[in-house]
Amino acid sequence: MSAKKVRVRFAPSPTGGLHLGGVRTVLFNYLFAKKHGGDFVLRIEDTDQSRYVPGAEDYIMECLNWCGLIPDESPVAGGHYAPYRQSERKVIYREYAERLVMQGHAYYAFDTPEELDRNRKEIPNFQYGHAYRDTLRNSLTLSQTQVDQLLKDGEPHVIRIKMPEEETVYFDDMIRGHVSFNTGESDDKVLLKADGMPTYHLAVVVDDYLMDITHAFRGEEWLPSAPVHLLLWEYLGWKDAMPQWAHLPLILKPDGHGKLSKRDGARLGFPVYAMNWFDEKTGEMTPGFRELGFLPEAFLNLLVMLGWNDGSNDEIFSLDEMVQKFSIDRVNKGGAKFDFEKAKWFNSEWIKRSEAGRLKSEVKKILEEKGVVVTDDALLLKVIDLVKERCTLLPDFYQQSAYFFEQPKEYDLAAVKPKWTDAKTTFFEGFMTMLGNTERLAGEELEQSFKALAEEHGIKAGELMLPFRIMLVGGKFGPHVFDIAALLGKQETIARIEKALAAFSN
RNA sequence: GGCCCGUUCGUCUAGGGGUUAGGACAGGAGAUUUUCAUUCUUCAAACAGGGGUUCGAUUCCCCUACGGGCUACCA
Repeated sequence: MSAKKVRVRFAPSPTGGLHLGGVRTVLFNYLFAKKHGGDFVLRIEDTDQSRYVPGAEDYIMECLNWCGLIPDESPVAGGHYAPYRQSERKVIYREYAERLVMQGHAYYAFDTPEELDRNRKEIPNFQYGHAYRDTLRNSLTLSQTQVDQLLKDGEPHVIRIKMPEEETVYFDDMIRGHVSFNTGESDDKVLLKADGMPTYHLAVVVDDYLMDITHAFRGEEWLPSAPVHLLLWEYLGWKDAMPQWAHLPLILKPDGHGKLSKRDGARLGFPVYAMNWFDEKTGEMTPGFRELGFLPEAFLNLLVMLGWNDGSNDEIFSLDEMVQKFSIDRVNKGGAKFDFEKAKWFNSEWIKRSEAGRLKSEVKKILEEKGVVVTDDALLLKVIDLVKERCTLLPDFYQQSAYFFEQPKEYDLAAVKPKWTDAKTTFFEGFMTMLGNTERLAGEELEQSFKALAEEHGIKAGELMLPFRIMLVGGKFGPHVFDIAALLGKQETIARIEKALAAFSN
């Protein structure tokens, strides 16, 4: 039992938006760290210069901020193990790569990408490994003087790990248990690229060691490269410091086969990114959960249920509750297909459970974006409470509440006109008079007097309710019509009846 | 192809040697709401197949099938 504090890390690559699987990995990292009183470290993997997208880091930080998954250490927050951006740690990796060469666990390779491509095309099952490494241009086949000369001349080269031909390596995964591999199956992975940047394999081991990472969570797609990492930990002499690993199940496409990808969102009509992502290189916009109207609470909730449960029938958890109840033993092994319908259900549940005050600024923003001006915040809170149970996504608040702040622009005339009569006009005139004499409007009492008046006029109340609703909101939607009138107030209700009457009777 | 991982209702899953195999989403029917939504009641819906082990297997073991991942100077 180590006395070392728990440190877990997540390292996204700034090559484009943050998708569902990415955020879920962050979430599990975060939950584990907080559960065990440790630190959640965020590192940036920007070693792929060809795919690096400027601005992606800010995007990642904003996503985490929106979700409330704030790292204890990051390029922004800093920490004792800085820098947290791999491109800024470039010099560190070379040293370790060369140490491996010296020890005979790695070697310089001078083959060009073109040569390797040709080999892959011409030789079936070509792998840069024990079977072919002796026939290629590397420090294993070249003499020491030749190698020194090439290095001195600045000949482009990479450093590759020398995988043992026949050796079994294994480890115990926190989710999957005992996993073992034969080292000869893997090729000699590049550790240090020609541009001097490390590959993931080298960087992840060096950084995890240097940053005292104790537990590492990543997607299942990394399982096959675990033997390379295992060997690196061993060769570098850090075996005892190796973190415990957990390989998370994948999030799958809802319909066909395979991992959920960015394309699936466009194809099936739902977001796969946390927030809108605009790629400057391609000019392409990928929609996000935030902009579609998801609450971060719901987003996190739906993510955590994709691969984890607390063993009870409960499905709604706040971030705090997740931290409390999270247990790595209850993470599933199998991949989960993403279901957008269920995702929306989580959001509607969270909207329903949220206090009006929590929703206020989001709703206000939605209304204002559509040109609805809200001056009365107290009214807005009451409106939110009245309509929130009818909203699934935040933008639904527009249709459900805009009419409280401005008169309907259009009426659903098709629903009233065919059945409209002069008697109904007379009734509403009488109703306006009645309202004028009323002190304050209250939903319940208003309904009583409305019905009583209808009876006096010899009209069934049912025939008047829909027209009344359309007068107030313009269409067939919204909560109880008398609750709407009560919130609108006497003056406004009368004004709307009057205006609508003109539209109905000509 | 090779290697690795996985497999309970359509989907997310609970369970675990003896259960009417439970819940949720979606779907069907009904009630309430003289809009729509909510809510409530209710129905339908699953242990991939074959061998073992066992008194007994959905649960443990093996094989097969299927699904997925990896097999880059990408992560």
